[in-house]
Amino acid sequence: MTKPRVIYWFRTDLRLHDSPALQAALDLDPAVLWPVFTFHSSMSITELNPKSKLFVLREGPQTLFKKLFKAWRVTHLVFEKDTDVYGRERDAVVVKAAEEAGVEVVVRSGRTLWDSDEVVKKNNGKPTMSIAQLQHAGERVGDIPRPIAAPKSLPDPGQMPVDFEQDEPDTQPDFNEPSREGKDTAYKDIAGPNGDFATETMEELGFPSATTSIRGGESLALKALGKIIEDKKYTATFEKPKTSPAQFEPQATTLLSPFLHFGALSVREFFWRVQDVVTEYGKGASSPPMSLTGQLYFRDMYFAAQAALGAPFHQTATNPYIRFVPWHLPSKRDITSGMVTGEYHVDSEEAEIWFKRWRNGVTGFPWIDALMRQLKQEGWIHHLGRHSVACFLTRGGCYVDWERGAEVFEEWLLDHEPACNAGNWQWLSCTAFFAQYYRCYSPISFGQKWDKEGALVRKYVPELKDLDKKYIYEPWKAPIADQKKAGVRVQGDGLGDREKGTYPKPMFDFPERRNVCISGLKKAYAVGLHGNDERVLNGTWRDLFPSPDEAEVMNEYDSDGGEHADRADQRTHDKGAQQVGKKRARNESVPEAPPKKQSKRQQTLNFRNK
DNA sequence: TAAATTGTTGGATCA
DNA sequence: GTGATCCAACAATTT
Repeated sequence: MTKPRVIYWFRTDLRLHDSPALQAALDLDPAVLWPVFTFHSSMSITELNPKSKLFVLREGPQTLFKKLFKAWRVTHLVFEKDTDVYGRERDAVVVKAAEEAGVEVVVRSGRTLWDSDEVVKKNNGKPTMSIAQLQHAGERVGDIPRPIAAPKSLPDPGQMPVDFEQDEPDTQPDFNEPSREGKDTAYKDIAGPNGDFATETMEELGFPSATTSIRGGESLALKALGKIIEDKKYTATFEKPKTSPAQFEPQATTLLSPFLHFGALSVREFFWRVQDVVTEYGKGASSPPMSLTGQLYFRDMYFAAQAALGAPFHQTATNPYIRFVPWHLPSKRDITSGMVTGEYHVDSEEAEIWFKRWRNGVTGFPWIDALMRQLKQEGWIHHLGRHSVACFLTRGGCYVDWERGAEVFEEWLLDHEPACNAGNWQWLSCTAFFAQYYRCYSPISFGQKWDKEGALVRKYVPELKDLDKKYIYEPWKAPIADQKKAGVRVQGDGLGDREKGTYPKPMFDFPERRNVCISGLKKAYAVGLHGNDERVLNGTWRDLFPSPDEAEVMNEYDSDGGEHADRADQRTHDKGAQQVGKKRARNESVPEAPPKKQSKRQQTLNFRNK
């Protein structure tokens, strides 16, 4: 009886601690084990076996594995379950190839507290739309597994011939093109330019160096977690709504979300390390959903909602659980499938300008601009900061479709999880999960509440750094004398080449916009359509919003199909820098990381340099 | 069953 | 500075 020859495929579990799938691979007692990654990363595997390391193969898994199975005489493929929409599609292709090659596939769940598919089953097949539902379903699934110890050793890898044709991935459309300084040369050879299965460098990918200060990898994750756990009071009494979105260096929250995203830190390990502190702390500890473990419940809730709904979870059209609101800049859709295409209609030039100014951090509202610039530079902002800017773009200011905002977050957030991103945008836009649309974040008061001095604004909006705190959230109110004293003039619309020493005027009157939005939401709630409604899909929803001259929510919209289709096409926004998102997520051959995500690569490289 | 309560994180005003 | 109250009011869950 020959021993198994196993490929261990790293995916969203870039760690050795608490990896049920890696444990399953080792339980096979393999003769050889290849730790492979079909993208880019690195790990401290060599510490366990000097002959081994993370082997990065530069080809899409859909085409690569069927060739590897044969060339390496593989008997088993082991990996961690991925319930993302793209992940499921990709894995189905790989599993089919394995079946055809007679390779046994072993899959283990480890990305969430509970297996999301099991949660859905216990929630009667429905998406978990509240924390209570998630908690009840989770209890019925069973106890959250305790973490598994990291392996003490690893088998040798086998021979790794790559003497087969490389299938060049399809790199068009290249959504990262606007961010590249050079050409993407990462795909020249399967084993890399030196044949050593090395991680791609930034230069190979054609990207400039990263701007974020965040670094990653498993050892840094465990170190950061250890430090948090040490502070028992912080850990046990943590209440998310009481942490400040204006605090930076250090941030008020744990900053562990990027590690969770890459799987460098196990969510179960996080949970139990915290839970043990909470149990020990006893009376006075906080509890879910506000507590630290409660934050992990939200993550599981969104993952299980996505597991139940699939692709429609990421859009309004066809989604029965999302309220229809006639937002500006709605997504274009494929007429037959109803799926969004990644482009959108520009129904309002004004809204398009607002969206651009929001994205670029030049709205003229310093609190919003500081957060958007921090997001772009660091790839991370505090959860309540995300609330502020998301509310502002959608139901509390611009009345722009939440799908536009979600695309920007997808591009810039280091900790971006498709499920959490879509779910939180639905929450903030009051289209699902949350409905109190009259609770609206003010771009002035909310910042003031947390940061009277305006330190976050001064850091990320340096034009205003010397402005008196009296005007720091409302610079347009500063008398000319005060502006002069601070070396800034409030003028312009923030677009194009901004004159040095200026900061833009606010792009609208916020109280006025707030009222427009709230009445728009009120109307949309009264109409009561959901994303799967036929009238939403065929455009006759317009008949239910009857007064075209009443408010902007009554503006004429174009959606695909119907008599407006031609005009809709004419007005469609050109596919440009903003059009990141759905398509990229579906195509692993397109490098996953735009510039802000470059740190993803650096963080893993840091592993060995610790 | 209908009514009351609760829901991770609002703002303005006033005591 | 902090807490209570109102604002105008949704939806799920509990009682």
